[in-house]
Amino acid sequence: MRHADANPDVDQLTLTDVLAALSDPLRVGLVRLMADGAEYTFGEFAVPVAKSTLSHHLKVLNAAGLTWRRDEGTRCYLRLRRDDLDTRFPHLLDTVLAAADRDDVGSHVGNHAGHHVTTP
Amino acid sequence: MRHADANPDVDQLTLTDVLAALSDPLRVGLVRLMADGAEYTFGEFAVPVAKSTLSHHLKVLNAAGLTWRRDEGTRCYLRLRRDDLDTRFPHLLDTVLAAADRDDVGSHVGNHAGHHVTTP
DNA sequence: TAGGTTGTTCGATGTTCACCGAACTTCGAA
DNA sequence: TTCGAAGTTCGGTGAACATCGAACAACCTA
Repeated sequence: MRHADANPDVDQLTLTDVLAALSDPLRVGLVRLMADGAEYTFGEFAVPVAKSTLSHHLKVLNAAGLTWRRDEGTRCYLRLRRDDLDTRFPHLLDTVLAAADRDDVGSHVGNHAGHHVTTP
Repeated sequence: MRHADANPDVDQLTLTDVLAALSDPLRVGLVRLMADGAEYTFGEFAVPVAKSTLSHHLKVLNAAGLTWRRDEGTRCYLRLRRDDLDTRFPHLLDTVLAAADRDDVGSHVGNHAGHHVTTP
């Protein structure tokens, strides 16, 4: 629930905010993981930073409109806002993801096993 | 001449550096101006910042590989590295420019009249 | 050669950012 | 109801950034 300014409207998104959010390798790694369309929770991201830092990065991604978050009980589910991004900035996400894949940007972000990987 | 680290190699460019360079509205405005493929010098950019600040922003763009610079006498000519960018990060520049045009990002950057506007 | 033009560099300032550990809130489960 | 798990928030730190004015170097031109 926390975080009243979560999930900004599509028309509030700005290009420079999106690009700034994607200018950090760790955040690109997070986005690449979420690119499968599945929902992820905090603990499913295997990142080499403290959990407060991860919380910060996920907040940046959400504020820029890159993720959709849904809180359920004590945990929140995150998912890429691919359709909204595509509407607002056509092809941008695909193009960045393709380049990130080619260069393996943010490969230090992994997926913790034992959690759901299926697209709901 | 100054600036030994100018015009980095294509294979040295990183995605996150390019995105970081494009995460500033003023720099996006500069890139949009140069999108016509012409060469620009310092004084042709009508920007609302001090010339030292403009120098800084143009250095950031060059360091990220977005521009090609050629020094001639007392002035330097800048041009978009469109082909190199397209090779390294296919469609990225076009996609960002299209989004920037739609949103009119960096419109506070103008073109000083009286200078060359023709593609050489 | 004396000036003006062009662009860089140098502090200096205030802001933002990435990062951490620790304290805190919420909630589900035992 | 007590405990642990999931995230958030807070204070703090060092680095990076945007910005300015002023001083500087390089060059062309009158």
